[in-house]
Amino acid sequence: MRIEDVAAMAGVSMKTVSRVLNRELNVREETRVRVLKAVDKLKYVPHFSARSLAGNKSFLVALLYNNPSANYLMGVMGGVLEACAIEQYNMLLCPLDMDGPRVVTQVEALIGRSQPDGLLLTPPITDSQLLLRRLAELEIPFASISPRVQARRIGVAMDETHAAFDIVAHLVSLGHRRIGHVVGHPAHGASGWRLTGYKQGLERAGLKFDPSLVVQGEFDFESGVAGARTLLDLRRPPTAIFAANDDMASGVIHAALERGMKVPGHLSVCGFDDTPMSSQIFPSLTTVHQPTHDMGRLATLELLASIQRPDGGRMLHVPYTLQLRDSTGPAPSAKK
Amino acid sequence: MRIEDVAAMAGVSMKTVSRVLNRELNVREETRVRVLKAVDKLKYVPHFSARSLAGNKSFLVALLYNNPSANYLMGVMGGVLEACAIEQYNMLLCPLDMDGPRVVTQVEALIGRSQPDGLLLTPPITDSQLLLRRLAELEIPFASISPRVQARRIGVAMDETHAAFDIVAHLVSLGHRRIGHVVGHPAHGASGWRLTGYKQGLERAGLKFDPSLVVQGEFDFESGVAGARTLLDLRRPPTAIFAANDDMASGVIHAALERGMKVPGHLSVCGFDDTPMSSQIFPSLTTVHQPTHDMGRLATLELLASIQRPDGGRMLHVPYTLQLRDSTGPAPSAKK
DNA sequence: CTGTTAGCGCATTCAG
DNA sequence: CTGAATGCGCTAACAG
Repeated sequence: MRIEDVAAMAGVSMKTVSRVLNRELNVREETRVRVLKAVDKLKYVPHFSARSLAGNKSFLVALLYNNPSANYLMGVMGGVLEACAIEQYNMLLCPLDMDGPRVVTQVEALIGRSQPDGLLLTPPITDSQLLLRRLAELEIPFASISPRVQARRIGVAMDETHAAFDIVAHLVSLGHRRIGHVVGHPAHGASGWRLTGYKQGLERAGLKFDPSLVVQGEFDFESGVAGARTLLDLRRPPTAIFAANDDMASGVIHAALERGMKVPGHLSVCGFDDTPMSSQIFPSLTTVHQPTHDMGRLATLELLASIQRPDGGRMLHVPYTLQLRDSTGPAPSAKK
Repeated sequence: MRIEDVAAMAGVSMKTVSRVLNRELNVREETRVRVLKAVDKLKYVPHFSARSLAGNKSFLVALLYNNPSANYLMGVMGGVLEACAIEQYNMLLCPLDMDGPRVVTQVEALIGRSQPDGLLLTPPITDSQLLLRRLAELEIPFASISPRVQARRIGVAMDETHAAFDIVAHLVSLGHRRIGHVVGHPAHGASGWRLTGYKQGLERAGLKFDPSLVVQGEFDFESGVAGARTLLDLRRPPTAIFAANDDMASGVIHAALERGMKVPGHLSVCGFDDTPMSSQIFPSLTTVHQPTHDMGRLATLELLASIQRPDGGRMLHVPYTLQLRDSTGPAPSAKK
């Protein structure tokens, strides 16, 4: 079943069929309908490779990632796939080993082999200066999800600082005055945003920022455990801990339960991301929901827009939602 | 940079370059080396679409899934990507809405649009009779991961029955005599295998199978909670519960902690799959590790083998590993 | 608004 | 063991 057959049945030329299929202008409505009818009757589907070859387009977008969070990635991927389906594109996956120069060579290999029309960058490689520079040289379109600096870039982001601010406000409203924070991995812009939101939340509540209540983490469970131990060993430990993501928050809970503390009785805990785990641990976790599916979808649509039109593609912002669950409660002192 | 340029530099014809690149026979070693050198110098990479069009192959495999577990899928995907990279294939993703006739139309649409050379089926659609029948009609190669019936199929599976047997043996060795089981979703072959292993484990220990200790679940957290409540409300509740996956096991733990029970003090719990969550909940979960990455990789290699050689492709078996962690301990009665 | 011609980059005949 | 010619199915440029 080729375009020629459709053309014959509709009594037009190949090119006219091509025009209709590619939504080009300059086709009379009447012939357009006729062509579409023939397409439908013959169950014609354009040949992917032939289209790519002749049009010098691959109809491929590649999703680049080195983020270990399966739930985050599957969320984003679902959105990317949804957008691709609409625009007749296909998605390629490109897991990257690590940061550093290797990132560039791996991406170059991908570009050489698969010739994607555009790239989607996820954190933290969305901030790899080496990569960004190379992509600019290569002049390959790309969109970024949650890039650290958003000016003059296309993609999508969320106001994570404000979300962290809200989380802290929630803790403050429960009477907490000593609130600890486990910072995320330094390579992620999110870590900075969430720390800033934490500080702003304290400031708004008239609380003084105490550096000893802030410990560095790495976004993984173990660093949450370690961070919590440090904080709970303080002479004046916090009554609440805001971990910069759910994995670390679950580590914090683990550490607290381990030493016989009650959550939220003795310690309130909150996280960030709203992974499925956050509702499955005990107690269920108060956290921030990030609309990963939408982010993937919108970033892809903006990427495709920028591919199709020279001036297309914007930096979009998506809303977050607080998920108040069982891991946060009134501060112990407030109970007295 | 085209094959023609390489041919010119190496002083041979296009066809000879093509032969070298596709590892065909009948090329003198000397000329082979000369061609390879030219390829290297020119940084030549074959054009994906042109190769597909001329060779009538898409070099695409599609991974079909309707399994909601992000960790499972990312594991499998990682393996598929690894195998694809070796064989110069690309992977497409095809999330399927649900079982029933829609599965078939969705897959037909995929085949029409992307013309994949082969398909990879994951549970539970790997057992969709409708789909299997249609694929046979279409004569499109496919490999299956953990299919219910493995005779005359290619792909990969694990001895889940034996793993479940081992888990029960572990509980028995801790002194448990009343062991409950939360069955998985009925659409999954895994549910049956794990239930069978449970029964065999009891039998081996000389314990009588008690239907009241077995409740139906759906592989999700909520059904684990519900199942545990049913079991713990029994007049003679179990001292251990084997849930057919980790999500349900975390639900079981949740239900137990909720009513003030200690895990494993009052109740031992184990799961299946070894998702990252299993080491992040409190207490950490005793479970079975499934090598999802290897399974994806091996299934893909077998699929590609069956595409390349008419008689290629086998049904492979991969080993499991027990992960003994903190959610299982001596039976309460055994302590007395 | 529509059709004709040429060629994308490669693999595949079939000769030598 | 190697090479020259042909065409995969489609779109682009140009002609009408």
